[in-house]
Amino acid sequence: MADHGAKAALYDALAESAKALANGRRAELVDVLAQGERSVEELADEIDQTVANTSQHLQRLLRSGLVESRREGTRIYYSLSSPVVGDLWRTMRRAAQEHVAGLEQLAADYLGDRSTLRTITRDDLRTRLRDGDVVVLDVRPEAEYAAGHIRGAISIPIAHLKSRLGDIPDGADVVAYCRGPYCIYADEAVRVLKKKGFPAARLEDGFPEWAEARLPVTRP
Amino acid sequence: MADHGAKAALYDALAESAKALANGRRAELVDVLAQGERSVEELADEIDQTVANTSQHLQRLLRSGLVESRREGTRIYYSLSSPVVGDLWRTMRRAAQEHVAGLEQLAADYLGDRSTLRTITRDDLRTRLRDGDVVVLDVRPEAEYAAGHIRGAISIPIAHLKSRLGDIPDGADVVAYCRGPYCIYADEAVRVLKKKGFPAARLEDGFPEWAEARLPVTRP
DNA sequence: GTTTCATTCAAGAGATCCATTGACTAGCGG
DNA sequence: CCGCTAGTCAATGGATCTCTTGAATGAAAC
Repeated sequence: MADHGAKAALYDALAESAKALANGRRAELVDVLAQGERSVEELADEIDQTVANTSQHLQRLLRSGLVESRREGTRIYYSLSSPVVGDLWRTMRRAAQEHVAGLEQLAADYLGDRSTLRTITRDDLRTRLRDGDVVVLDVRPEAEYAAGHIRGAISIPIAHLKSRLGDIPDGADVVAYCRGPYCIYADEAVRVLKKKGFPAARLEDGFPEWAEARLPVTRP
Repeated sequence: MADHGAKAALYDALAESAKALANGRRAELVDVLAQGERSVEELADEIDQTVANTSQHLQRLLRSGLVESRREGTRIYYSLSSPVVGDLWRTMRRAAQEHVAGLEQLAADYLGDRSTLRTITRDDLRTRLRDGDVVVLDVRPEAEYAAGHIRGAISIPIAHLKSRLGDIPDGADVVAYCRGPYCIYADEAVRVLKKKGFPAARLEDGFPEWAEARLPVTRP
């Protein structure tokens, strides 16, 4: 990144967007921000880091231009600068999925055994939504549901699922979804629902992927 | 990347594909490899680095899984592991274009003034190709043309353009293309052709983007 | 076997990155 | 004004990255 020719400088700048994502904590941040804007403290909580450290990472993302911030009273809210950033994150994830060695094992270590959970694809869900024979359950935090969700989905954040099972029509066929393929909320929801006798399945990935595929959504 | 929880480890691994591209020199390497496989020495030459340094960067890309290598006699050829890697690079570039501050200036510094060059879009070129009223000129090195090119294009590497102007039908409407939006070859070609009286234009980007858009190509 | 060529390996200096800590600031409520 | 809360800044030490140099490998040519 020194005085080494115009071409080198140009490619250094192009690599900036990769540098911004070249850290696990920042990747987590972008993954959460893909669901909607968040304050620093909330983000720190999500990624299990101190507020100071989270703030530094956010500054870095800010400098790269991938995220924006706005102040509201005493709080500062961060959000992705544009949908392209979400695309970038998902493409990166796909590349890692296909090529990074050991990723499957790490995913299994974090997510546990998914083999006993029924998984359905976006296309499946779309046709079943059209036929109307399914209850779609958004188990993300309320704010994320509010910022946008699959059209027709109902919101029961995973934390309240057990106490709000009554909200789900008896014996309904439930499809749960959350933030994306590496989010555990939907898995947990399916486990809970199965135990309670619902024929539940999880959507293969989350809301951002549904939206990217231009499938029907509801936005504020 | 230590012993900090399964979730952190997973996201660290996801960030690996970004780390692989988080360097200007490696970005250049991937940009060239998107045109087809190359030996270490050729690559070193393209990115203006020592062979040793280039080799180290290639090892890093190899470890990340984004590229593969094969030995042929005394030479080792590197190539992208899959089309996803090309997608990743182009998405990254798009994100940088939209969000990295100062990129436009750096591009101008390297590419010079493009405002006097006529540029046409992929869609334009496709319709004009169908109508058959245009000569498409691939000015990349011969090997890259051989590895795949726009259907119907003729090959005159930029280095030989001046001495092979006779290969172009007199007064033909020429569209030149090369590796991508940050490649200077097509710009140079258009400047040369204009000086010689051809009504020349450059394609807005290069062969990989044409192929990604599933437009007609010829492959070996 | 020796030479030659393409590539990799090993070691080191300088820069950058990252988590931690503690101090600092900006807005708000009193 | 004081104190409180949400974030940021600055400094630190240890890890990682990047380029350089020179030596080591591996396959072919002589």
